[in-house]
Amino acid sequence: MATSPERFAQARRLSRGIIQTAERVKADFGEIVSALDIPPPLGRAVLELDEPAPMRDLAERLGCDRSYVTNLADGLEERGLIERVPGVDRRVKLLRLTPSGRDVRDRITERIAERSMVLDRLTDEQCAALGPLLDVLLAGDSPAVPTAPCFDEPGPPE
Amino acid sequence: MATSPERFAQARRLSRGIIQTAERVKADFGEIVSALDIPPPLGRAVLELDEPAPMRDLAERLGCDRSYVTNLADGLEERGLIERVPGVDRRVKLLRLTPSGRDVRDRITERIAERSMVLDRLTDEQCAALGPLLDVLLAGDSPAVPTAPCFDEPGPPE
DNA sequence: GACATTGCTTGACTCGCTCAACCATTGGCC
DNA sequence: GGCCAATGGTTGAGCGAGTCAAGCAATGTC
Repeated sequence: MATSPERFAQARRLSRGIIQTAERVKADFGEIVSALDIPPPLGRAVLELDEPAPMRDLAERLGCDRSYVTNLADGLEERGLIERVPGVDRRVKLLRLTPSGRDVRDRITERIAERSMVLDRLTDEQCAALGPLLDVLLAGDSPAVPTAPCFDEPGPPE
Repeated sequence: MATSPERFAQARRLSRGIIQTAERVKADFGEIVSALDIPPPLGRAVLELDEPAPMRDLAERLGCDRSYVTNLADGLEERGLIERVPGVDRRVKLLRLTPSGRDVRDRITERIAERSMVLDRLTDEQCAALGPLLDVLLAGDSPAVPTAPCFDEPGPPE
């Protein structure tokens, strides 16, 4: 209902704002890690490896395919940032940061803290306001669409 | 300064939230246009073509390379959604929605208005709160963000 | 009339990622 | 103990979304 032009315009404006902000955040991160000579996806991975984790876990955390984690791990290994250590279950390989990897991780977090766009621009109150809004937007991450009988849902059958 | 762990954790939390939200918004849009059998980039383009525009302009609005607009235009033309009409300056080609293109555009806007995640989940006050926050985050010059044209629409709504 | 400029196109390529097929190990079960 | 399905990781092919460099056509400028 209320398919009013204003309503649409507002949805569009906000959606754009969100997307553009995200793109800035990503670009920010990209700059930071690129300065360390690390492609962004590898940087993301490093931040997830505070402690050794099975590749499967990493895939889950990054929300990507396992085969891609193999890829990431190769890249990280080439750069000497991680090593694959066998788990108890010998199918499993744990990715563990090397000293150099920990160093990189620390540099990244340091620089984010220093020059993160979010921290730079938002006051504490604004941060406090933004958090809950995002929570609302992300709440119930199930792809089940609540009240939209319009068209076929992509609902991936589990 | 203030390189405290909490501060970093907060930056990370918010950044993630923003990125995830953006990804959901994108996915939302992707679903909507995919249901119309249109790849997302083409859908984006259609929404920019309320009135015929030179390809160059479109490139600017989409924040992408001109050669890519050629690509998009090809796709849109194949689907019969636009036609290239020569401009006064005969180097220029204007992209103009066909009737079928206008139809698609209307369907998209309609569905966004119906089931946009943003509108679905946020109350009016929350929308009102979110807007300014995004403005703050996006305010100022974008030093190194290539794909972020200005946030505001050049033309006010008609 | 020559020349730089502007607009679009083309083709090759990169990046981030998925998908399908595969091998190795493991655990359940008879 | 032996079979078999399930799980973890790897490989290779491929796709979507773009960029970049080079080129052609029309234009503006001197």
